[in-house]
Amino acid sequence: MIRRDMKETIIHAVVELTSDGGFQGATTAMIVHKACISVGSIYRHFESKDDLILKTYAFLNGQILASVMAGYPEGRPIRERFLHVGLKLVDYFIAKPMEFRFMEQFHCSPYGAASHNDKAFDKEIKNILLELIDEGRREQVFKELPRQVIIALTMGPLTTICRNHIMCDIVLDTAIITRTIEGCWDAVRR
Amino acid sequence: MIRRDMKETIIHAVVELTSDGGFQGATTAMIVHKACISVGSIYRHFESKDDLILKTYAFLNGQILASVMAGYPEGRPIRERFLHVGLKLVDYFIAKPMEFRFMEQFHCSPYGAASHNDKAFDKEIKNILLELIDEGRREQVFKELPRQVIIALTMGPLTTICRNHIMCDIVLDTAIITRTIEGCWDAVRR
Amino acid sequence: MIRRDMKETIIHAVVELTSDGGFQGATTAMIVHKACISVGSIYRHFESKDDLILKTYAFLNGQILASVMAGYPEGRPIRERFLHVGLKLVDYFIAKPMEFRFMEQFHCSPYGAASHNDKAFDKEIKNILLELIDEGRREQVFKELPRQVIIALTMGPLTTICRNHIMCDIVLDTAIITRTIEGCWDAVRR
Amino acid sequence: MIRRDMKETIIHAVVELTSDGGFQGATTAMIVHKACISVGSIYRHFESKDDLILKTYAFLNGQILASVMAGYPEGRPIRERFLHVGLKLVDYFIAKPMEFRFMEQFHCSPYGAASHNDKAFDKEIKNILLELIDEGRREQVFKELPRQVIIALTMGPLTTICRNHIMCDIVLDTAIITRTIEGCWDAVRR
DNA sequence: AATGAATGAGACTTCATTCAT
DNA sequence: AATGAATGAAGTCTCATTCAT
Repeated sequence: MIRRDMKETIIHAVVELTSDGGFQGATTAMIVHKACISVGSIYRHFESKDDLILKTYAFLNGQILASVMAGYPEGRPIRERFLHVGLKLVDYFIAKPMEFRFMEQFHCSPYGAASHNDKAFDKEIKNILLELIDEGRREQVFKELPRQVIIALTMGPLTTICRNHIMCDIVLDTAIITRTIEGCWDAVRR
Repeated sequence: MIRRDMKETIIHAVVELTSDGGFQGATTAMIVHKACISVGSIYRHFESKDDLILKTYAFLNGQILASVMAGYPEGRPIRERFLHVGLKLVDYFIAKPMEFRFMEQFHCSPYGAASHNDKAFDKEIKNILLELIDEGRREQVFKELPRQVIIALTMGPLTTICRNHIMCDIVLDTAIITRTIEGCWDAVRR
Repeated sequence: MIRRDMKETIIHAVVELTSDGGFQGATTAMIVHKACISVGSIYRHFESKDDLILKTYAFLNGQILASVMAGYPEGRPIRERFLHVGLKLVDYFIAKPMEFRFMEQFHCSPYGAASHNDKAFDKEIKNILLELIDEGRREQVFKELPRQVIIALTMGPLTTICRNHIMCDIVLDTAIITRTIEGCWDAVRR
Repeated sequence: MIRRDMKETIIHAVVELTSDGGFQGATTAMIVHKACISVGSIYRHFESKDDLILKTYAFLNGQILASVMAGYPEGRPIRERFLHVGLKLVDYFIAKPMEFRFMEQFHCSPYGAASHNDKAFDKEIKNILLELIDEGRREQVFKELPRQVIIALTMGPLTTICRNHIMCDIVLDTAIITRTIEGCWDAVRR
């Protein structure tokens, strides 16, 4: 069987299964079954299961970056760019709940801890945020807080409401999302 | 040999090992070794490994609740109570990083998803927050946002800075913590 | 707690549980629970679980012997004595289905095979049969067949109908039992 | 390495080991050792150990049926067909003592009790016997006894002499076997 | 004598990975 | 390149037995 995008098919299977049952719940047997390939084929694309999970993370990270960068209002006021990033992030996760679950599990897991200091991971998306924050602090738009704290005050609530939405604790709509991001803005602005 | 606190010894071993290696990393063999007990003893106190993880979660939850309730400024202004809860939570997690890691992994894992709708879980600590929020909204101290959003805006950043601290991305001190909680306050207050 | 007949209580528990779940199904935990004693107490009366099963077998064997010997028509014609033994055996097993199940499982199991050449086992009951048979052959009442064959032709059908009765394949009454034993008689008589 | 007959190799190992040490004695470790396969291979062919035992039983049942049906004197007098079935059964068991031990243990065990009412089990071989018996009773060759009793009077002694032979209590030869079956015939004929 | 918490060998089973086809 | 039968280390759990109380 010829498959152009076997790699992505496998990654998608991993995301779905991990979303459901965690990393343990996504066994190779289940992955190959869902991806309609043979056991051996996985090892032609990925070195090991760990590699598979790491590459899945990297793939989703790329998707998120692309999503955030699409239509990025370069040159517009900092508040607008700030809102854009938050909105795109929330949009992506709401549209792709299984991807969200995968990312959260990855971050909390030993995988996330291990790759935390790996500068290759998340580099681009973090850089965008850091540049925004540095600019905001330089121009005295933001409070004088460590950069990580500003990220926490802005990104923390957003991932939380995404989680709540996916867990069906709340139903998000554009209005609520916007007001939440504005709340985040209030948290960090002077 | 009789051990009064075998149950807690086991739980502590689980927390340590999970913190390090995730739920997969906490194998019965390692738990037994770390707790200096025999395999069979686990099953005298816990029905299964799942039960062990669930009970560990419940135990830590109790600890956190106790920590938050100690010195709770009942009757004082809402802002003060609000700051108290946030501060205690952060204090607990910074003092107990492995417990923090366990809780995060639990929440993100299928365990967390499964027990999410179990009303017995987290009940008390959630109720404290919900009462605070309802009071805040009633008295028009808070913005008119869904309760879950207010929780997100306040608790989201706090767990995020704890994670950053534990991951050594930032070094928290009382000043930073206080200012972060105040940032949270700014996010939700009118 | 003082118990006169703890030994018999234990044996009865073993019979019940083995009848249900085989030797594996009768765990020490279940036995002590059913017998309302503590784990340790078993080892005051029996050396090991094997010993317990062996002693249970010996105990039941004694019961059966007593049952067969009660009212044994010593001095009466061979046919009458023959019928007596068969009848008593069937009566005993029908009255005590769990004991029957235990005995069958014992005989088929490695326990039975191991104790098969142990002359202490079954000695008395076998001797009665052998004497009957030798007398029957001497007096040319029986066919000229090996003693074991005669036992097979007489005892085989009886245990089979007991099994059928206990398995609810058939409902035995005195008439059927008697006619079956007479069938056995026809099988061996000249 | 590909093994066509791995399933049968496993079954044979189970039969041998069970014959020796009962169902408990046939541990997975011993089975794989005897069958010269790896642990995992068992679970490619059988769902569980229970399934393995059940399938082993079914397999032997099929063998016995084939053995009994080979050269079945269809159309010949009932006595001849009757003798054929008995003889083939005894032949099979004497030739395959371990299979005999397995079957006996199975029948006596909770497995046997559980599958007793499963109509799929033993169906064919039982049907042959039942047809023979019904014909015999219809033509007034047999006594007026319940079918189960007739089966007991004929099959009971045969399994008993097989057991005796395998236990070395007796040495069967064709003459003795034939005379025993004739004894069975005497037991049931008018 | 009686108790039952503790033990640990060993049972069953899973699953990531390999490799002959 | 693709397949999937085979592998076996390692995981979870059971249960007969011990021994301090």
